[in-house]
Amino acid sequence: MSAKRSTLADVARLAGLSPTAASLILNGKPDTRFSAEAHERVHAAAARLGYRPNIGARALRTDRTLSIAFISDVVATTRFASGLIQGALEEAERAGHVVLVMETRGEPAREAEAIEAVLDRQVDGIIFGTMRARELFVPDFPDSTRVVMLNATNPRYGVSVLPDEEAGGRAAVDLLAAAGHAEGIALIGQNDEAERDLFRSATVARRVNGLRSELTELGLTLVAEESCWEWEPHNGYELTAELLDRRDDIRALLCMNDRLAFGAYQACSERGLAVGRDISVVSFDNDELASYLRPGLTTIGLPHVEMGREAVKLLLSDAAPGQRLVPMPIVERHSIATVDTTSESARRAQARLAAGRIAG
Amino acid sequence: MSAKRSTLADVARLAGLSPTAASLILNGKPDTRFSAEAHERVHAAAARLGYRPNIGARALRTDRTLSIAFISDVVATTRFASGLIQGALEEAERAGHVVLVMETRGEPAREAEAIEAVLDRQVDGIIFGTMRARELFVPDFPDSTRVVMLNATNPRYGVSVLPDEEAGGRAAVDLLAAAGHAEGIALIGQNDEAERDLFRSATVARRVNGLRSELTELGLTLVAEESCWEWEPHNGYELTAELLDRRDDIRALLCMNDRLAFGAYQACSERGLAVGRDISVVSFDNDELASYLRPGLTTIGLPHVEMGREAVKLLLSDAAPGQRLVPMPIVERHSIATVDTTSESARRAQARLAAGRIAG
DNA sequence: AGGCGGTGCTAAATGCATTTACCACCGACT
DNA sequence: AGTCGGTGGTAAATGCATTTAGCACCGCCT
Repeated sequence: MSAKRSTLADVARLAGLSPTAASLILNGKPDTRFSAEAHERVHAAAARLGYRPNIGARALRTDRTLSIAFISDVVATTRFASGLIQGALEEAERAGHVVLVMETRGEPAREAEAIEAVLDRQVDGIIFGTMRARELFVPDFPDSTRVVMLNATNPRYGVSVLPDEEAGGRAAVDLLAAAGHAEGIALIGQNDEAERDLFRSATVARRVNGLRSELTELGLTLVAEESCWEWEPHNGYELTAELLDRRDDIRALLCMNDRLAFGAYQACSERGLAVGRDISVVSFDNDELASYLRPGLTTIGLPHVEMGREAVKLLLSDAAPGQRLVPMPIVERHSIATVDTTSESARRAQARLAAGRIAG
Repeated sequence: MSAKRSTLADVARLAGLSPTAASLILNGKPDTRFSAEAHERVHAAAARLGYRPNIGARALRTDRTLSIAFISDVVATTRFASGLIQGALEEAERAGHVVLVMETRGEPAREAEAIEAVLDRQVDGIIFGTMRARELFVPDFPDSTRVVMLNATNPRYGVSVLPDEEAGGRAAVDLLAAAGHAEGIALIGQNDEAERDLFRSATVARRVNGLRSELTELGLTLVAEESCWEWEPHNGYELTAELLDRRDDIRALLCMNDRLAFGAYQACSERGLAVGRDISVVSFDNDELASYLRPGLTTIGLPHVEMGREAVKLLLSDAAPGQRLVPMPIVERHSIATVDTTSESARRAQARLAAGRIAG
């Protein structure tokens, strides 16, 4: 607990040189002609005093704070957001940056405040980790502040990072088809009409697109589509219960997320259907939940951490506008029953999966 | 996207006064004698230019950055940590502070780096949200930097925020007892010997203490104690399965956390035992999971968000050393079967619960 | 006329690091 | 003797807001 930090002036004094010399030497400026002895003296003095530059003071001249802001509508509420933060933190640390985390709960007023607050602190860049692809109120913005959208797009800011939902949707179908499922496949959770302007739509639409295209290309069809507004376990339970009670030809469930799948498991189990044997389930997210289920749930993961990392990389590298699509990992567990791996569509799906894995 | 922010000098110029006047007036300094007109002109100028002070520059003189650091070993990994962060964020915002989040993964080297990094940025205070009550390596620390420990204690720093585990443990027992459970109560997950120096022990020991004291005071006993190292669903499943297969007098399960309880549910359901009717389950954490289960799991919540808030409050209020124990909420759902609410011990437990609720 | 106490405001220093614009000195060359 | 091109540095300005010390002026009193 020392009383105070030493300053550059202290270092210079101890080294018997000017602050200019100390600064130039410590920052390793090229094209500067100081004697080898001067270098030594300055470094020794800095080491002895445990000198560390005051980043705020430096920023005053350099306009670089080595800090970035992560502004999202939710942070702790969803596992999703915190994965994004984790990735961002990792990558930022690697680059010697520090991350200012802000939560807006999606309220425009708080959004504006958050932006002001981080701008007041001269952050080098801002990551907007919103879950909704919505237009943000944007106050006067210094041109030098870089922005990247995470899991969202905004016409105003070119750089965005998104999960590769299209490929993910295809992979889910391939997984089922590769195990031989060709009939009795139902979709749980999706409703194209209702989704029109839901917050999920931005990326989920691509998921559904991928999913449908892949089904079509493999010559398969959905025998049922059960939709609901929310995607919580009880919705999955109700939808699946109702579906299974209504018809007896259901062999595979494509759930829009793991929480729905959880509910589906409960409904199956109540009806004496063993997941992974009598019926298959595949879903999206790779929520922690997926590994808790018995049998383990096969799911297409949302690559949170990787996305967070990518966002920081793009932010700090001054990337050209465009969308960075992060591959969604296929997480195989034991919820898919093997029906027939030799059929035509099964073979084609297997090939597609293999190709996708190499590409990813 | 304006080119640049305006400075205090700009405001002063526009108002036709000196920067001194502008500063004094904008900061509402008392005992300063400027004309009403001067006040007006300065405020008008500031508003017109959208002036916002540069916090870094201000900090140079005031030594207050209006930023605090939240350093924890894990952030996204556990729901726990992110709840803490959420609370901290809320409270910090209220106080006009911004939060620098750092993750150390418990590695001492990263810890030291994180501390240096935030000290370089002159944070006003640091919250250590470690999950382990371990001694930290501490570099030279400016005396003015406040520190509070969150969910941990450290002899070096007096202020810490912890969940009131003792009371929580008692409440869990009361819940069971109040429903009439007097026999066949088993503890799932705890092993006093094995826990000796586990990271959980810091607070969990109090939980177990509370639990045992309450049992004793109500004249109840545990018929079994199944312990395990990890507290994941599969552990709960295995422990419970083995227990239920071994004996048929088990009527209530006290699980050390919700994930264990989840596993216990699976084991019960496999054996045809309906939770909330044939057997009762109560646990700790109030994980998201608890609400997903069928029937909903009654649990003693870990007050993450509240703890995070509390930590920031203490940090910014320059609190006296001491431990702040945050009450653990009782979250009643439907996993406790009613056996007999009129017995002596049930009545006493009911009274204790009621008293606790009023106190909390 | 000289002094005194307000009133209303400003100049300049300060915190810390960076950076631009020099300066002093030496040896060599003409 | 004067000049030129290094060599090895330094003084001072700068970025922005805060803060200390003090200035100019007015009316009033003696």
